[in-house]
Amino acid sequence: MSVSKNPDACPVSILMSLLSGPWTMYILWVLCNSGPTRFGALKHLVEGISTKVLTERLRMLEAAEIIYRQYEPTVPPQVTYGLTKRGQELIEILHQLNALAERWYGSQQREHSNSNI
Amino acid sequence: MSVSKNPDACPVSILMSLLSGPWTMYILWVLCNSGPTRFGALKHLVEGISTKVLTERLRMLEAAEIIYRQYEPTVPPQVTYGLTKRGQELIEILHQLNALAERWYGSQQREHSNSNI
DNA sequence: CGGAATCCCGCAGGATACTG
DNA sequence: CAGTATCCTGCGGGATTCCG
Repeated sequence: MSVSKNPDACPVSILMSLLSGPWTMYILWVLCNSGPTRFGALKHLVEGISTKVLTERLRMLEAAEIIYRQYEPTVPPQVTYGLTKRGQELIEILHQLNALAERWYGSQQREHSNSNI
Repeated sequence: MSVSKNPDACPVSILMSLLSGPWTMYILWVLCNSGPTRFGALKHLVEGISTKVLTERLRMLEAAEIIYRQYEPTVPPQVTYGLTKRGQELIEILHQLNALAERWYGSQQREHSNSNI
């Protein structure tokens, strides 16, 4: 999923194309609120997502160094995902975007009212 | 194109879903750099976009009050698009995102080096 | 448990033609 | 000039099955 198809995409477009796809923001939001989380738990928290897409998004975010992947070769194996430093930086700006969005659309309180992204 | 398919999408997801689609950010970038621009000019500046998608994006951004549409019923008609106050606010945050992106990916200078979004 | 592989399908986006 | 209308296609995402 691309934000811009132009060859001369600016850096922010690269970033946006990372965040654009379905589920991506939600995954970050969950990782932000729940802290480091294992794959299975993530799949439950991000309700309705398929393993395929979850895996794709995690790989993508990992490649972008926005999240990290910690693999423990136990049996059964344990894989934990969490926000990196970059992830934290990104989240901060997303908070600003969220503040803007709430001013525009009004901040309807929802069930999970603990600071959304 | 949706960012999150969850019913309880947070405001920032609403915003992101607006910005997510192909071309959208690029259109905003052009409007930011070129100021108010007519449809035809926009279609040339955003090279490669189809009239269908350009129209869709403009309608979407207009509905979100991020851009305005000024119609002059002359013959031939003139329609000019530009950033609204909201559009300016949004651009400011996108600049921050861009700054982040440049730090991460390095700021390769490109042909149009006048302040990207 | 944490995926990879495979198949399938809807719909977003491209191309083209036409209009007030 | 600034769009609509129509048709067509690719591919992104869902569901399912299998593996170390």
